[in-house]
Amino acid sequence: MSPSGRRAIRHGEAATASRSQVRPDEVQALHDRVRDRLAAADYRFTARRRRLIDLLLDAGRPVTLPELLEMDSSIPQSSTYRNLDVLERSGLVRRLSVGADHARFELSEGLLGHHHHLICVRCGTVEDITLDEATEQAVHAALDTAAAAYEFAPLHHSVDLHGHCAGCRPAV
Amino acid sequence: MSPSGRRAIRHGEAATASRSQVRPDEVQALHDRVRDRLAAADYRFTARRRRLIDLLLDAGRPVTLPELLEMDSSIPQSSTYRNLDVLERSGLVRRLSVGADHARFELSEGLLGHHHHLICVRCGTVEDITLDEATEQAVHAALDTAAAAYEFAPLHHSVDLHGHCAGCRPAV
DNA sequence: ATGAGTGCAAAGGCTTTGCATTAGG
DNA sequence: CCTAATGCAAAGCCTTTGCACTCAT
Repeated sequence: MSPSGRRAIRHGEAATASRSQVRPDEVQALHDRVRDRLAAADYRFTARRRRLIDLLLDAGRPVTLPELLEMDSSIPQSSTYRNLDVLERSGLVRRLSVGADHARFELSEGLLGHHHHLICVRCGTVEDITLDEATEQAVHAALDTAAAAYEFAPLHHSVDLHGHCAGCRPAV
Repeated sequence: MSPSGRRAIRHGEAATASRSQVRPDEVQALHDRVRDRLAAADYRFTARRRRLIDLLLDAGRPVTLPELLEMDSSIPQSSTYRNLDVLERSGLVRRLSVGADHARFELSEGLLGHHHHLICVRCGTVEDITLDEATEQAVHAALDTAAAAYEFAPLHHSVDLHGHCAGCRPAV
């Protein structure tokens, strides 16, 4: 079901997903796909962009620019924003607006596969989740019906659950 | 199903919903509810706040601050932002982050009832939609399952459809 | 070689805040 | 009366952009 027909990279079950859970040959395949997509848009696959892709893969969830800087203090802000923009234009990165101070960025669904988000209203952290196929179908059908009534041409949908993450729950 | 047990105000079918579609006695009831909620939070129901509520009701969909100023150029920016904040803290207004330059504001689900959004990726306009009850149940159940796996305490969910609105569709 | 990429610094733009004045309960 | 509310102006803060230098092809 991966949009490109290739297998999407899936992180582990744990909330602390890290790159070590993605096999080396998968990372290589990812880099190849990124290089191809960038080349198709007349962009170059530079060291900075490769590093950025790796950081996003490593994070395992949507992250802010300050979080990226925490992971690697050697990356400069403006170039990172600019590269995130390039990657977004190339369909490799998705920018999320979840109401927090900073925007969050993650690898696109073309790379990670279709998924949704758990959004903590207190700390702003976002986790990726997937829904069962039947629910996805039901949502898709219901949205198509609603869209038709407004002559709205759908591109993609999002389903978010807002609440408190494990670390922010009032009473444990 | 309205969170407060009272009937939620529903706009008409047309995309150009306006206040005229809400009966005068409903507006009165809305004002009373707003007054009560504000009083409960030790806030006053001032003329500015009443006007703001009316503008949001009039709009019939989530609007930006510039749009509010277009509707009534006499309202000052800073006070409006401050009042939107007060209304949000009181659970009367919801702020949406849809990635556009400006945040969008709408009356809360406690006042309008549970609904979702059609978001135009080109012009940023947002329309309210409702899904059938069966789909809502399916989404709710699937999200609860996903949340449990992350020890996530759910508050509410959102379902958005991103695409092109009638006015922004490439080919008509 | 030559245009894209980079990074520092500065500007942009939405939103928030300081403070003196006004008005609601 | 007395505190909340108001509104102008200024500041904050995330993000983008100008520009000179470097690197990839």
